Amino acid sequence: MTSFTNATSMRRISDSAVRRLSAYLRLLRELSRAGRRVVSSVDLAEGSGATSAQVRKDLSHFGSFGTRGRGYPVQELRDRLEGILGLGRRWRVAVVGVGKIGAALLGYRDLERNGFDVVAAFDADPDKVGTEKFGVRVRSMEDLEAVVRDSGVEIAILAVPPSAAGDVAARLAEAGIGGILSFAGTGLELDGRVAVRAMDVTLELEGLTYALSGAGAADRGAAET
Amino acid sequence: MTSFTNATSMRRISDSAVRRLSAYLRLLRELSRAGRRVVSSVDLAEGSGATSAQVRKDLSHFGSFGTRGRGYPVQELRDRLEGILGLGRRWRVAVVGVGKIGAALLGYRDLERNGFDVVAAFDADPDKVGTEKFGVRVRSMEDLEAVVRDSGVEIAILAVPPSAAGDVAARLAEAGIGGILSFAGTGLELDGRVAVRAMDVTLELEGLTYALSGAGAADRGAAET
DNA sequence: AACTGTGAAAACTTTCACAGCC
DNA sequence: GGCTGTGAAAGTTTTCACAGTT
Repeated sequence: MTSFTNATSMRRISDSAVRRLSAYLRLLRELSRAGRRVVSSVDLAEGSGATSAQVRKDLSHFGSFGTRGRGYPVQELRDRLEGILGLGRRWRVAVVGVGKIGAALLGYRDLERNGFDVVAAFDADPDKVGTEKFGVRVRSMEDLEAVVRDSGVEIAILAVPPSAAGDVAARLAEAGIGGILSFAGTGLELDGRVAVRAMDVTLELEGLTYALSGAGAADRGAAET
Repeated sequence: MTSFTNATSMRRISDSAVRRLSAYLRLLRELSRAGRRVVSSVDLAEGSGATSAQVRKDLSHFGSFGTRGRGYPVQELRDRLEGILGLGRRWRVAVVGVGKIGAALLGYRDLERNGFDVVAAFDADPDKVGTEKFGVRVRSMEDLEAVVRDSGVEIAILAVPPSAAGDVAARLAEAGIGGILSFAGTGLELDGRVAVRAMDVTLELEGLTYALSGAGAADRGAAET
């Protein structure tokens, strides 16, 4: 049933573990800029909100990078994590839906800084089509498939209204997109060929209101890092 | 150490379970608008990306709302979930940091629609202070504590640069904020009196690049809903 | 027949604790 | 002495499967 892949312990790693790897990487880049040579699992844990055991376990899935008694070499670990996360190159991103959120992302310099090039933007509103936002021309939704294919867009940031999200996602999948980051607040039904992550401000705010009222409020008061 | 609270099975419920509750609620509101009276765990699961067993377990933590052989009453379950999530009333929110993301959120009608009133905005840039964005006056960071206290702000959306995040979060905590939704991409060290959730576009995009390269790409190709 | 509510099992994730190395 | 790498233990979440109810 399951076929074991080869050497370097290729176990399925959880979403939360991947998120932690990103957090370690962010910290490592900072340390690297600051000239730090070596870092311990305790330091990595503190700077990223994990525990030191978690850091060591997470890293051990991909090999053994550290030196006992000393710690992890900052530069090397950073490079390895970039490799693991697929950040050894730049990625071509399209923003689909140029409303409040889509527009904000077009102007968000952090994407570029982290290896993501926004190469196209789309909107259904004819008044927006043809205009330029932060140096990216807004195109018609009709051109979606063609542009995705021709420009080799690998990741789409989906910021259209919920009612349109399903259709647009299906079209992106059909056009061969690799991954979708959805702000649409709707579960997308796509086959497993497309990687999907969702972000939802309202959902997270509701997590806070839960914590602040009734059931949730009861537990809080102990919690630590 | 742990003190058992009372009756209605007050077990600690996980963040992901809370997120699912929000998703059920969203769907229930839609069904309610559409005039649907009853809904099964299978329907709820399909519309929210969970499994039917998950739906039943999640709901069973808070009591027993359904009728065997029939399903869950839409209106009633919606009201109960709103109660559980603390959405029986409106919440007072402040946006701290009016850059790309903060500004987008100020204009984001979905917050209001879902029970969150943005009652204040803050920025450190003197050029922005005093201006108005989407009907909200931008105030000086110096007024943070005073306004939070006087206007009874319960939740802060933190959208300042990472370098400032720690300080600002500490000030918000000191001013008695209840919860923080952070876009700052930095782990906030706060004691457990403040509920914290983080959102991070770059982190989620890196989750996608992981899935699309090397280690991650290996597994994908099977996955289903 | 349809569907909930729930114990028990399985799967997964986190934490512990320590041998091994520098 | 300080710190990694890792099995084993503990804890948590998900899934299964079915008795019970309409």
